[in-house]
Amino acid sequence: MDSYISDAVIRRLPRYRRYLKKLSGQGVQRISSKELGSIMDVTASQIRQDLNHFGGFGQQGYGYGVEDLSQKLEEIMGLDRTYNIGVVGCGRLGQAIISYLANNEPFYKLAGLCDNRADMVGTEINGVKVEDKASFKETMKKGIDILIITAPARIAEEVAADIEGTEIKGIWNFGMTEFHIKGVKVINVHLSDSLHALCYYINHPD
Amino acid sequence: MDSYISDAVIRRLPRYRRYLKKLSGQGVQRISSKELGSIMDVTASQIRQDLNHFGGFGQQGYGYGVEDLSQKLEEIMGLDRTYNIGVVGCGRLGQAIISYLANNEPFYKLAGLCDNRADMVGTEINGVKVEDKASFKETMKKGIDILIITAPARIAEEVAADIEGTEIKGIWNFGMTEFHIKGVKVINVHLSDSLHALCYYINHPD
DNA sequence: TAGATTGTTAATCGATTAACAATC
DNA sequence: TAGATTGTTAATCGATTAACAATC
Repeated sequence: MDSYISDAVIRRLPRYRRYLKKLSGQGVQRISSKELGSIMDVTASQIRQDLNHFGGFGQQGYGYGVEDLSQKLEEIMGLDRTYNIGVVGCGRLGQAIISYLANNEPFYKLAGLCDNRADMVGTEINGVKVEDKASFKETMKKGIDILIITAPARIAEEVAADIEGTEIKGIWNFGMTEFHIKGVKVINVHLSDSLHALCYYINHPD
Repeated sequence: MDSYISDAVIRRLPRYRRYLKKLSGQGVQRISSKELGSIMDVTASQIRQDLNHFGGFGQQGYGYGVEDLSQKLEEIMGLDRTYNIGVVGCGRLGQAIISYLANNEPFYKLAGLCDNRADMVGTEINGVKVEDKASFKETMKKGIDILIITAPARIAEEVAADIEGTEIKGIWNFGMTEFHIKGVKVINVHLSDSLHALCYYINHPD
């Protein structure tokens, strides 16, 4: 609907959907922006403003259909399609993410695994063989949509160098290096950043 | 220095420190806000503005001392002290975080582990025994500063119910439930939210 | 119909950027 | 000293909130 939508709005969509799914699971069928706002601790105005970037999903005098809105948000984010996912780095974090996806995200398909450690190469995780860098670079050309990176900087950078020209459209990056690759959206997670922000708040209470 | 500092500023501090540490490791001794801004892809103005909330760390005509500024940021965030850390949920994600901390963060001390699964209770991780809920609630009273939560909602909520009255000052929360506990700062990570935002961007390129 | 609540415009607020005097 | 770059104030920009007419 709108042509430009700010990152702040996009980042709130998953949270809206998360709450709506929970409400739906609790059997709630309709909700007003006011109610949802008080549950989520945001203003009703912001919810309506955010949603109306994408269309009018509510009904005056009624509110929003919980299940319907949840589904609309999934369509908007593209959670109603399938993604081929490759994972670079199959240590504990990589495996934690793989098992999280397997248990919680119906929209993905594990399409390739990479880890350069000798004792990892050749093993299977969730039915997919772990490949070394060289071999994985070939797999990467065969229709992977999203690359999840948890490997150490050196390996991550080497793999990233071969991304251009593949069909990879997004990187979910847990590593230290921040990538910039043309035509590829990168989301940097940097777990420790949020821990450090927490430390700040602990030392500066108010 | 300033009394109120916005969350946006706080969230940028770890990233500044991360880049400064890297530069310091590369042997860079001084840097101007202009140079740092171009490396980090932010404006020089923002860097100076952000830092001056906490004090004047630079020198006109010279710039900032890389090592010095890095250390100042660590002091501001409180990374120069020690935190007793408890981990609720010792599955793959919990273990990934524990080993990340052990290898990267000198400022923490593992002070308690909780997991309610029979095959986990009693085992040791990094020299600390895993306790069940009931036992961990006692440990929680003995000076834990930060609680890291990766456990399923039910267990997380039960443990969280007993936080008030302990010395816990912060929660680094990877679970689905968003906690609000008086006097405790909670940082909700919600990994999947950032993956879902990535999905959005993949489906709406520009 | 009357009441409720949306979609949307207008007002406010806060954060970012620009500018420049201070000063190393 | 002259040049560079900070610290800080002022201007701009964008995001959030408030208000209200539209409408279910």
